[in-house]
Amino acid sequence: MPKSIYENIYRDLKEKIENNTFSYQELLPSENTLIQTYNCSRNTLRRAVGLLVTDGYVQTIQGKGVRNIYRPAEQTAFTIGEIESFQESAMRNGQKPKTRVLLFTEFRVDKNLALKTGFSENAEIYYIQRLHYLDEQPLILNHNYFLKESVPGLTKEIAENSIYNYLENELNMTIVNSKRIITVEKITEIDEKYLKLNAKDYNCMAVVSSQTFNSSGIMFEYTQSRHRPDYFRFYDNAVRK
Amino acid sequence: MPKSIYENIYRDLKEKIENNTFSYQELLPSENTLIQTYNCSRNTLRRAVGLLVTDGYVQTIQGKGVRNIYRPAEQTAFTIGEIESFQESAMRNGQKPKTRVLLFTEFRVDKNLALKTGFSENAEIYYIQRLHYLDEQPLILNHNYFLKESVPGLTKEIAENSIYNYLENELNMTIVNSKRIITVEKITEIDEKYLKLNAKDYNCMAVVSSQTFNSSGIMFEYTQSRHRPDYFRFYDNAVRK
DNA sequence: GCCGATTTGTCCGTATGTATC
DNA sequence: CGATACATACGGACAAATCGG
Repeated sequence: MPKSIYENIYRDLKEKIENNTFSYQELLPSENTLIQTYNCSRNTLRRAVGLLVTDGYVQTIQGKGVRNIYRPAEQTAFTIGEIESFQESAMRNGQKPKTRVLLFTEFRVDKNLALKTGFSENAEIYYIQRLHYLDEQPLILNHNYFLKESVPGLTKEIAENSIYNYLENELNMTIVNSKRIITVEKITEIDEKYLKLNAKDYNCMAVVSSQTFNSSGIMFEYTQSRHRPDYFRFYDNAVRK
Repeated sequence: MPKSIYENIYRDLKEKIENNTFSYQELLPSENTLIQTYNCSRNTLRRAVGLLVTDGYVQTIQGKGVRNIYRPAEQTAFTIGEIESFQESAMRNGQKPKTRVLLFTEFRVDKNLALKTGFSENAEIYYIQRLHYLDEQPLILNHNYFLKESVPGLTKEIAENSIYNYLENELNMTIVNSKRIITVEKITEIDEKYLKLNAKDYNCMAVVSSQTFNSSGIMFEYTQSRHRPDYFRFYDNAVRK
């Protein structure tokens, strides 16, 4: 399944870096060398390398080369800087995921919710509360709001498995990007109850609020993910322009 | 000061989007049109648009066009997905920043610290504790570790102003990228004291741990930023590949 | 300190593929 | 089906930074 050339090269280099083919701080082969090994154009190779830069795997230095700055330790990453469903990230880390639907309902967006979520007033939505377990432990309490128009036929059964799987494979929707805000908020009684938290222990938690867009440019989902504070980790790499 | 063509186009389009020249969900002029207005090549224009995509400003849709998905509200953003010093971000938001140095010392990295920070053992470092105020309110307690070899001549006076200013303008260092991890941790007595927090109110806080690299590929800084939970916001945009 | 070789950065033009309408 | 729009890929030219002689 060759996707695109630059993506194949990107994956190959990424794997080589993770496999320690190049040691930390070592320079990768030069562009010209890599162009020959992959038998591609300069632009294509540079594109692949550019992806590695944004991943924080390598650093390019003009006049010198491309330096490997990858360090494992991110191996236990749970929430990383990509759009990834709970199922996907759990699988990737070889953990047993489980999802419990606490509430499945639908209604219209009122003024307050419109302000909070970014949906337009009166839009019809599904509202779902779900509890996500990893290895039998409840870690995340999700409040999902899905635009009914974009996600027709959503059921409780689907919500118990993977909604994203339904969106991508059944509805043929393409998820493109997701704007997120991370904040720290006080825990509520609901959090305390379902995530088995004790306010004496932790009285606040990590909250990730996100707006997700599909390839039609429609914001079809607003989600508030409430994370157990002791299991929350968010990885990021910032590149200065 | 024209930097590069693609960057100028990027800034211009970004400003136009922020100025509401294009309304939400509207398609921007097509690539070909923009190529003519900016009188540049296709590659160059696409590069500028690509930056807007990673910023979450626009979305490209094959066969259709480039859609504006920018919404203000991020205007009060404090911590955003870029490398930006405390001073810079404060200025950008028109707030009065102040920095108080609580501790300025130097020592060698021991085994534990090496594990935590990623510095090599026995490396000589500066360790600085700083309290950052915004409009007279203490918001962030920073624990900075700087590699002495890369940051010679650091003083308490510099730390009271802007260390980054010193690095870039005096030492001519170029900061390239920064790997960050966001977690939620319990507050300590020190946090409580300096950030004027009350454990009955909030007993945990947002912690951003970061490793920062310069253009020589050297990790010259490790910083743990401890944020008042009620003022912490981290913005991010994730693009699916 | 200069020069030349190497390496990455920017930019251009063109051709072809693919999705939308 | 054709026109339009973005996506991928190639090749070439010159600039800028690094490094060794």
